Amino acid sequence: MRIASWNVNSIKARLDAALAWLDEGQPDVLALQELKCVEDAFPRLEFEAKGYKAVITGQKTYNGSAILSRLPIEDPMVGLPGDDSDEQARYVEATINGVRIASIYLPNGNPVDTEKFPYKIRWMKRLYARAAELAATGDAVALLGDYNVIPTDEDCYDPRAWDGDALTRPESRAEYRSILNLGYYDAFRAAKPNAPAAYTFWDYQAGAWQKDNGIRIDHVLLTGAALDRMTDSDIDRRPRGRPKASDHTPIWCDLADAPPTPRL
DNA sequence: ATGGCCGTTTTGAACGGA
Repeated sequence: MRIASWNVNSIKARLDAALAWLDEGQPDVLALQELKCVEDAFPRLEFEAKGYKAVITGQKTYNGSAILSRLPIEDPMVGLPGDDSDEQARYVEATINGVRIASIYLPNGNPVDTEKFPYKIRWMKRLYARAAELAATGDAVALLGDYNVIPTDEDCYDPRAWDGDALTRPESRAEYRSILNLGYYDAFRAAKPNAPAAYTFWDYQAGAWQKDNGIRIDHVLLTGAALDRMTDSDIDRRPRGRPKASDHTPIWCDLADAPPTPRL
């Protein structure tokens, strides 16, 4: 089973690109972020024509998160628990082929001297709580999405340029690490431990793509039970180089069917 | 990484993104 994640920066603007990548990348599951539309405006029929059903949370203009799947979807859940007053559409979850999967659009948090940064940190603490519940099941769990966190300096073309930014702030990195410390693994790093700098986002401005001035902020986090099934993970740079591209590019991992139960 | 973009919206200047 191939599962993937892509921040499309408006599903309306990126519909053709998303449909093309389903053919090209052949994901069984694709987590989408930054839909920038309400649920009713999501192009369900176009994806259903390709055999994908969707779990969606949307809002006007901003945010939005979805899971597309060509395998049956069980127990969908919309919204990150922990704050009923939070109206931002950033989280959906569902079970597919025995794997609990989340599509995450974590708040950016800039500028850090505004309410946006504490909101990001609070949101990350809520994600930690949910990640802990899911890890405690012992099941295969995959938390995919745009984390808006550059985990280490190796994940950035020029760490000095991002010093003080919400994506590299120690508080953001600490919250991210606290999720790893629950027993989650960075799928890309696990599959490609010796890979040189690899990015998932390049700004539209200042020729960032042409200069490979990128950052790695889209992540697939797997519990041990899921990692045991992983056979590969990579970043597909191709969509970023095309006309009318999203500023993010897809990341994916492959999970084999569940291994047999070990016997003593 | 800020000169340079892009998508959205009470359609045209402002906001959010990272």
